[in-house]
Amino acid sequence: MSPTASIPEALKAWYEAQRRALPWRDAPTPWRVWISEIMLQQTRVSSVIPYFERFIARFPDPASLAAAPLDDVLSLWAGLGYYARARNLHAAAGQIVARHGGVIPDDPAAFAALKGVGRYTLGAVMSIAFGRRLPALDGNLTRVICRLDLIEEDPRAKATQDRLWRRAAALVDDPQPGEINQALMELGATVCTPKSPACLLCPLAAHCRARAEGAAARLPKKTPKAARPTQRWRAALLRDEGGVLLGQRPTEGLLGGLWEPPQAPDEAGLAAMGIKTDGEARVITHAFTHLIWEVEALEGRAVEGGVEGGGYTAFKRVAEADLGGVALTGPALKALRAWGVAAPKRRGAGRGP
DNA sequence: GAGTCGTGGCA
DNA sequence: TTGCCAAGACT
Repeated sequence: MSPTASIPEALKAWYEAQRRALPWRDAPTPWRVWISEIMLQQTRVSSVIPYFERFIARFPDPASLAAAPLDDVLSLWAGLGYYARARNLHAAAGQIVARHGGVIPDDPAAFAALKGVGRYTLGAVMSIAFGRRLPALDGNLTRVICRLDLIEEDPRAKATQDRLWRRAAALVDDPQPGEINQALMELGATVCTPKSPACLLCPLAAHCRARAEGAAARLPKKTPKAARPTQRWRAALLRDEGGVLLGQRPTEGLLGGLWEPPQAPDEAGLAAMGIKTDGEARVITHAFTHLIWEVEALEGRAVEGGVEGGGYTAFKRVAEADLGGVALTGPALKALRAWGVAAPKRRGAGRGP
């Protein structure tokens, strides 16, 4: 490819030759494209692959997902994070069945109305699955365009956002919009990377203003992050012949719908649930994006009768051998390991339930 | 517009 | 070890 090839031609030639082989690029049906786009939000490709394979195998179409209990969906999503994505996907599958006969609509307005589908996902699925010329501005395109056009302003500012979306729309005005969008994302993920962009390998180098100015590595502009507050919790392990006691967190909010050993801000909070702890505390910490948990994990027992309250929507006993099939929170897994309870690691294409 | 919402990898 | 993320959506 000539160094002065047009941007769309350079992009498509590069993508054709350099694109990674990824599961959702095999037989790219609308369903597979959609699931992959949701899973890939704020999440690395390597993390997504095993989850994608398991999810597609269990839920091959919208109807099968819509028919499943949310708890089954969450157990397949556990470990991937941002669980509202799973809740929204489950709800959207129901909408597909109810409104569109179980078929994903080749219609931007109808697709945009589905739960969890924002402007990015709309453009990505419509362009890749249906060949519609809609932009899909994600973190990769933001970075690529800021460099290409030497945009120094904060990419999160509204005026800059408008400019970036306009540029993304212009780039995708092509007979193969899906290829253009994927090429731009792939370029951002593998060449035009945040810290050390490989400009020497870039098909757009001749068009890139930031490269000409030696400014690529410092764009796009970054803004300082807020400090993360620390929350302290006291968690109790209640084991008996029935297994480990778990509580289900409220459906909405942090780690919504997932299961964990009951915890409260302090011993008084546990007592209010009918739990008394004994022995020595093991402390585990867990850093979320916006806050940090410090959890004191102790052995516990029910004071009298059953455990209740604490904001949990349900309690259940789970045999230790069955913990792999439960939608456990990350901190819960750490606590269970700290207690020496056999908790399977969720890694790679790991065993499913 | 600013906050909320996860996780595992890596410099 | 600590910080900084990585294919956003929703309120």
